[in-house]
Amino acid sequence: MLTWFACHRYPHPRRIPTEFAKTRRGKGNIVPKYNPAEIEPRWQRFWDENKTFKTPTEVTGEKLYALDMFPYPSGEGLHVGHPEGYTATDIVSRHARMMGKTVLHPMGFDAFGLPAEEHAIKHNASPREFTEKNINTFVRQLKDLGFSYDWDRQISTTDVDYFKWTQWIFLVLFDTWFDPDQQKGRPISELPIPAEIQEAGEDATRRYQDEFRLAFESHAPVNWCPALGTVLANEEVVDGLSDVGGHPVQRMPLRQWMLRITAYADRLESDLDQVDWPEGIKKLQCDWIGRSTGAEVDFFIGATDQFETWKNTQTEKGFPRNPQDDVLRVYTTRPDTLYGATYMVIAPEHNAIEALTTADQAPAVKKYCDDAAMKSDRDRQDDRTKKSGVFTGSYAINPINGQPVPIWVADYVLISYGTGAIMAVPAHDARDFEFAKTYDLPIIAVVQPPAKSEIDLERLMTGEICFSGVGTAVNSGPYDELPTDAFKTKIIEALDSSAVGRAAVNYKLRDWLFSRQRFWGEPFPILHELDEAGNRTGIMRPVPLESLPVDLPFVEDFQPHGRPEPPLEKADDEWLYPVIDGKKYKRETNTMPQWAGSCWYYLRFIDPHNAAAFIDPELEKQWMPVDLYIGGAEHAVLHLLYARFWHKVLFDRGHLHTPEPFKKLVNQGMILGDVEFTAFRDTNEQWVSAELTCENDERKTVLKSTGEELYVVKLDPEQAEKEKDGDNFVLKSDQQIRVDSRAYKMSKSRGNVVNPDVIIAEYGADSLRLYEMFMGPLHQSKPWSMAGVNGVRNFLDRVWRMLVEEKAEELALNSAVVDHPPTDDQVRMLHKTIKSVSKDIETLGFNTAISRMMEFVNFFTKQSERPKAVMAPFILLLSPFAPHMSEELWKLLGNESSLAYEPWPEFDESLTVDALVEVPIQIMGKIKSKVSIERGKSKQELETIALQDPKIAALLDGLTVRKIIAVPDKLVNIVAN
RNA sequence: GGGGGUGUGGCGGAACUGGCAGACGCGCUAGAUUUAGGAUCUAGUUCCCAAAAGGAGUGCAGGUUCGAUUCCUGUCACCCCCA
Repeated sequence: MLTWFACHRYPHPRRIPTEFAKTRRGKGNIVPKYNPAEIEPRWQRFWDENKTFKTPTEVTGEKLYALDMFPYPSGEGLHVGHPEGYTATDIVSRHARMMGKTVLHPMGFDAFGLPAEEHAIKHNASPREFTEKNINTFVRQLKDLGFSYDWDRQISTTDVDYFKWTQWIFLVLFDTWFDPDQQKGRPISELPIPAEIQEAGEDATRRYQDEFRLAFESHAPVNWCPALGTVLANEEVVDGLSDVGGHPVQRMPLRQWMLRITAYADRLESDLDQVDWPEGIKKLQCDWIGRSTGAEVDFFIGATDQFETWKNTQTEKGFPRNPQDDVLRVYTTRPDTLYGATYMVIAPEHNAIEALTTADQAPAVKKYCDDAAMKSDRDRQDDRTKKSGVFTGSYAINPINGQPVPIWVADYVLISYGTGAIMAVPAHDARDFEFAKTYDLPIIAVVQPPAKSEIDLERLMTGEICFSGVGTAVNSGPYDELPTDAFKTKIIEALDSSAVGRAAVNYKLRDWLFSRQRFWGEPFPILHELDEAGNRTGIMRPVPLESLPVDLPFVEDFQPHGRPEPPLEKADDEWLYPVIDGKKYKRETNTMPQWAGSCWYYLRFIDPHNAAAFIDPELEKQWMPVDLYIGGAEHAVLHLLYARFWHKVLFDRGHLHTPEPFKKLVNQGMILGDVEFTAFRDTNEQWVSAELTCENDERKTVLKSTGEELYVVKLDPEQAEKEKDGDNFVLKSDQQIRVDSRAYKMSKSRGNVVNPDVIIAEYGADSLRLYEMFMGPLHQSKPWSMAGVNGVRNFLDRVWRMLVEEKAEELALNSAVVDHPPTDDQVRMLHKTIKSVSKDIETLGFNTAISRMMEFVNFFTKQSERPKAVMAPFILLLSPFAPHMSEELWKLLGNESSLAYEPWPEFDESLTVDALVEVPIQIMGKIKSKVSIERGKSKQELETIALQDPKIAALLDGLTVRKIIAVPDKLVNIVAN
């Protein structure tokens, strides 16, 4: 992108005297100004040394567990987005302590992950050292913000003492099977073993058990990139090439660890009722789980003349648990469209493919499947790519009407969803329709849209269009005229009784691919038994608890070696091949994904130093669940779903007492960069109005009409103004030229990242905290504004001057601060402020809480007498928001100790109301007059007062009063004509 | 394409269950004070009309209501997530 940067004018940084103590003791008129650079580190040291925020060992009274989503300690350090949520939980925590609650407010680090490993590869350095350095930076930055964390509980997922228990939980998953009858995870030893397996011996029994474990091995296709020497996530592959570097990516099956999260799909969905989360997040999780109901149906693929025999046998024997070789089993959510199934499609990975492919089709099918192997699931499902496929040469028989239908292979069907095969109903499914049109396959409409629908019935019936909604059945034999829902029920009954199908539930949720071919992750605590020749016997042995943790071994280097084997294969033999009881084993060399550590960290915070267990059950009962969990919406699905899954398994196995981990969840909004004004110029340096521009495929700004590339000019805000009649911004110098105005996501490349360290240095941590809370509602995304930071700093300066004598040479109370009792007005102001601020903290409405305190200060700076009895409670109200300044002023008011546990001020409702109210009087809904009257007048009194008002009386002259609406203390509306 | 969210002054945003639209902050204007202002204080600041009087006004178009930023229907724009 071609960019011209115009000069930007931001408010100048404040001059802050760096040596406060000296300057104020000096001669002359130097005054004790508010100086956060001196105050803040001093109080941070005080809290640290006195362990002010140490979590009490016993919960007395009500508890509060306020948790932040712990950060990944990147090399970039803290971003201004981090302190937004952290300040919110800190305010809630500080407020709760003052309310007498016992508070747990911890912080830690999610420190495994790719960047540290990439750094290690690049510099041939230790990922651990790099990670620890970053953590130290984060801790320093977090302490600079004055958060009231209990730092004695700091944990990192990379701590050996921490991941010991991550490994232990993995072994719990490994030791658990899901009992569908009880809908519950149970010990593998309680899994019923069928008699024939038992008879086959111990090994057979173990293999049988292995099939049911929640943690199990599987050969799953992964995205392997030889050039990068790594396996990539689906998100990292675009059009068959790696997102980074553009190298080819292959799909290949590798032995992987999987977690059977699908077993918990129903509970993960239904238990969302129990939690206080934003509806949007709940829906996102529901959609991700993607529960659908429908039917599984067997299509016969044997010889046509055997169809009747097969059907009869099937009816006799019942629907087989697993599909037999002579059928193709499909899953459909619309069994009511069975009569419209005109062909079938199997995924290129389907295991029946060889049996179904005829000799003359074999080359085409083979080529097609090989090509498909190069594509990601994501690309295969992309609506923009044209559907492709190839005929196998075989036919299946539709069990409902005995019609033969051709079987095709197409990559728009995924092996991982349903049974990996579908019955295609082109008249009623958009993808099937597109495919049928491409390959000229028959289209039969079997659902008639409702009468009021806009669908052209004739075109639907002739196969020109597709309709995927519900309606009434046509062309469906005995089921004609049934509405879709009733048809579904009936046909499932029919399929069931003839045992060619059955009702089935399916999920979009896949089992969780839990292993990575990476170094910087938790090793699996699993040993693979080897035979004499050094080959795996298939028997696995969990590393016993007393041998945990399995620490990461030393490896020589982290360079990729071009083979899809994990880096841990490079460990020395002593680590790799342990011998136990004379048997040789090989350690599992995959590592766990980054999600693992974040799945349970909230539990460890409760008992972070426990060496004997992952958590003390008594403490768990005291503290769980997390009362308030704040973090970014980017974790709406994966982290929150994975953590809930682990929690439920631990709950089922009796280690926890709550079925859900996070009672209340709040997503903070994104903080965007400062608003930018952008204008465009063509190559002749002529301005181009914004509505004539667009972005092309390469994300360059071009002229819409010709595609000519344009210069993008960042404007000084002074150069733009709002259009006279309209909603657009235009150039001041040329009103015809529209310019863009918007805030962008902060990014290095855009250069609009705000560093919290810089804000703290120039304005102070209290200002940063206050500004982030004052910007707007917590959950909303909002643009940063340097001027806004300056604004809240002005407020803190005013608070300071309200209490501090600036004319003095020493730090001293303002002479206006007196011991007199407050006036009625002053008391009312205080009680109103206490009420609003208290309520706003409870509803997390921090922006309005701050504006209330601003009103308080505006009021009292005008008062020549500011009674201590009013000032002291105000400082307490301010303290959760601006703790450093509050402590300083609290001390100045003559208090010896920290205010962190001072009782939160209480208000008296009767003292919050004014004696007089101003009541507007409307005629026909328009305000015509206002009267100031005593509170609590009745409707009748209000009516009389309104009609006697001289302005109103004049306006009503000549009109007939039809009706009067009087709302006590609110308004009077007169309907007249 | 599907889902979610948001539209209120020059800007960020207030407005409880329908009841004075624009709290609070920024910015801007004028004045005071100051060696100075990027400090402080005072006053003003939704728009239209020179001002008063008055009128319009919460993306747009309708509806319900004595009364709608708030409830209903339709519609447009932008943002986020998924595909």
